[in-house]
Amino acid sequence: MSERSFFEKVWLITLQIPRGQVTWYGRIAEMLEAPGAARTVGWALNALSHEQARHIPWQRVINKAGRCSIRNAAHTPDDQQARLKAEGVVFDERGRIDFRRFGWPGLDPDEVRFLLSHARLPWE
DNA sequence: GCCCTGACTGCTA
DNA sequence: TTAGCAGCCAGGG
Repeated sequence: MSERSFFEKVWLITLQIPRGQVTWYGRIAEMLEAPGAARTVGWALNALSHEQARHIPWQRVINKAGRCSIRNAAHTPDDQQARLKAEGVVFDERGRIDFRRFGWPGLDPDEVRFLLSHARLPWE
């Protein structure tokens, strides 16, 4: 099968995050064997079209500090917080999420390989 | 192929 | 705890 772009890989990983759990940009980059590409992960989510964003749980990706750092014309950190709260995620008094409680463990390298070669994006 | 951009991160102060 | 800064890397022009 043809190689997917980095953006598509990011979206496929993001699709695997269970409702009520979160992960951070750098963790996704790590799973894609691209440690240090956290900014690119953020850019991939920023690149989602309005239609695509309806299928991808972008709100479950936050920064490593446990805060929402979304910067997008269509969505704000408040939107993201509201969406996560609706899924049962709790923010502390400082507006941060506790990864020990809501952090997604992520996928093993083998699982990632399988996912990238077999899974499809919702609009494909 | 070069240069710029960015929903990040780790280090230092 | 927070702020500033440099390094990071894939896409787009």
